[in-house]
Amino acid sequence: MNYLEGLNEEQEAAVLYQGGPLLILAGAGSGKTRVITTRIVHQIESDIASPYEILAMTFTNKAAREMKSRIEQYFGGDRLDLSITTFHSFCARFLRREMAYLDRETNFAIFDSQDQMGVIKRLLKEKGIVEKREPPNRLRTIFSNTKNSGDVTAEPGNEFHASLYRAYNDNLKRQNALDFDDLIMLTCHILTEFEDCRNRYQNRFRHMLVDEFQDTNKAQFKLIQLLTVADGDLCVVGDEDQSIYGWRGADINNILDFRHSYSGVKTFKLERNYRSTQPILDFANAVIAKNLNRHEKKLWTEVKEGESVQILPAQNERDEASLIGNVISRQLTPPQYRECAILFRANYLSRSFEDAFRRLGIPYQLVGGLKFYDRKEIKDLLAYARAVVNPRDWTSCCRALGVPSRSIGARSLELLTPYFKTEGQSLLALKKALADKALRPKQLNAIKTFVPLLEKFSEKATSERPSVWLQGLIDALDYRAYLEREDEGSAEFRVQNIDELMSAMSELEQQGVETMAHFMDYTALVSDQDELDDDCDKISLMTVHAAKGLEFDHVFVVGLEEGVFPNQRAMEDSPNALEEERRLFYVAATRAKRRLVLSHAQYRQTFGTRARTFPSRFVREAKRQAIAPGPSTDSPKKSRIGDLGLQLSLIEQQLASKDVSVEFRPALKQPRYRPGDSVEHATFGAGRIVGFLGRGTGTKVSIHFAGKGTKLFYLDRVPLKKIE
DNA sequence: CACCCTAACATTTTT
DNA sequence: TGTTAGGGTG
Repeated sequence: MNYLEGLNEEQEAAVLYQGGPLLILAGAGSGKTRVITTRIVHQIESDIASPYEILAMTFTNKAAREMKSRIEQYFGGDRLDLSITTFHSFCARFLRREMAYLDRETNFAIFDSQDQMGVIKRLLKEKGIVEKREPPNRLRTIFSNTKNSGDVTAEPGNEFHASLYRAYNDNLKRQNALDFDDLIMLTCHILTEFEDCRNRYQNRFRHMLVDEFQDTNKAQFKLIQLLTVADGDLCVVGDEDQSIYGWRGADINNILDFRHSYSGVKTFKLERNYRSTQPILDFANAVIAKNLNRHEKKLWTEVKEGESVQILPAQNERDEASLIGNVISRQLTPPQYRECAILFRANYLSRSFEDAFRRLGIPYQLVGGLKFYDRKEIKDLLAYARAVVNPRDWTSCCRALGVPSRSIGARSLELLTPYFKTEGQSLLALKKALADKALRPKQLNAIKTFVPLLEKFSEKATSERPSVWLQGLIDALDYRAYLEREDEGSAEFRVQNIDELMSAMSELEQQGVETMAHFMDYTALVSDQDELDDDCDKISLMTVHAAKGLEFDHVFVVGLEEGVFPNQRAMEDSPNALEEERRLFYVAATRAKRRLVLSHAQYRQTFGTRARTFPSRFVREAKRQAIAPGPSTDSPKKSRIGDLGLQLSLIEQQLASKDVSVEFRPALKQPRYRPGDSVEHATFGAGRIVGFLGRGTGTKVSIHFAGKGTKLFYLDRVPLKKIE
């Protein structure tokens, strides 16, 4: 039983418990992964379960991979027949086997959000609906929520939306495509309707574990229930304080009410933290204690000593970035960069840091943002792959048709689409259109060469390894030359990306991915974290969402301003949003192992206009807790340098104090107005101040007038009156 | 149909 | 400020 060594009392109890459903409330950094993997090891070692009977669900491939390899390592490195996988991968694999139950083909395509948007936009156009009235993105969210509800028959409440929803689903079905939410929903559907199928899976997976349970939505919880027999072995692990995916349908009540969903649920709390110092935990505990919707929990550690949480005010976003950049480059030497992260609420906040780090020569990696498989060149090539794997994927066929450009534009596609609707398959449609001479000669000629190309690669797709297939395609299209022609500047980078795609393919081939069809699932279901390269020594820049589950010695949470973090839009959406924003901040804070710095800028440029900002309520709370009093205005010189405990050389002190003096330079000529103020303009009437542009005498003020748009005025000349 | 220019829009988070 | 969608022209 040496695998139990080093576990604390609660961890060990959770690992060994075998009396039915159990809920492990695992605080941040409490050794959650270790408990899950040890529990699995224990079940295998003591013959409670064979690997074949175990199913563990996670949200990212990275987490799944990590758990699996830890377990296999314990057993000497042999590969085990263990199902540790993400919800979406599990369902994709399930449907590839079982789709026949629904009388549908198993070679379906998986549509990502871009594909979904394309379908929705085309739908709106067909119906003559203006996008302004029904924003495609909003429809996508509505459709997604509907599918995540856990009820297969559910439709959007609004009848008009419901009709669009039906049309959307018909369209996907015609293309033999599923969106992300379909994967979960249809799996639930089959398991609900077909008892024999359900029994097969329930008999096989007698031991189930769910990681990050607080992030499950209703449909995912239903899936869990369908896979588990009533008194079966189900272990869910999570932390409601880290539930940050409510906007994506995750239902925090799944974890809060879990004890009522099954009878005889045993609960374990893991509160001992192995990651951070006590000062950081004190702060985090105080932050999250303000939330009401939670189980009481308090993290503690034996590492009582540590730096207190620091607050770093900056003049503007440029300052914020270069100050932090300076701190980092002074204090950290290269092998430590990987132990450092910049966390922000939204992706756009990364820009100033990228600029500053590039200027200072600090290596960094941006996690998330534009995903690898979302890049144009990758998508172009994969469009061919998708069109070939699924002969009914018209969307991808159209995309492939346009790359490299074959003089077939929107108008031609419009003429071709009816053919697809009657023929049902892309290639058949193109052939019929050829026979009918449905287009002008130039376009027909293009199609005449495209059809055999696609046919050839369709054949090769089943016989060749993915990397060989792709290389053949690149050669046949003379794709590199095409990239050169398109845009010389970006060609080199794009070719690099293609090489990267090739090597990703080879790597997966090593792991047993033999066909293009198989490879496609992988490309559709990668997450941001999967792309994090933790082998190289770079500072990580990422959103707080992307940082969940990770840890760093040094964490800088930046952009802590009202409206940014907590995010204004989120708070307008729902009354519970502030609690979620707070949880998000809690997640950010608990990523730090040794040092936590909170920064905010007093002016921030958004949409090209600079605006006065106000420190986030999270920062104000931190100050009130007197964890780290900020620099007082009357002693600017001492200020942040002392706070940050930096050991700076004289030159750097001067450099830094220059930054400091920036902060305390006399207030700008921008007296009584603030963004958000209601004002009365002599000619335009009532308006609201959006922000300020420039500084000094040339400062302009941007004012929004309802119905008349936003206008710019010189601040020192504008005839303005404040409305209280 | 392809190219270029302008205007409008955007910044929440993403499997 | 940066990107992108759509309109107009060649």
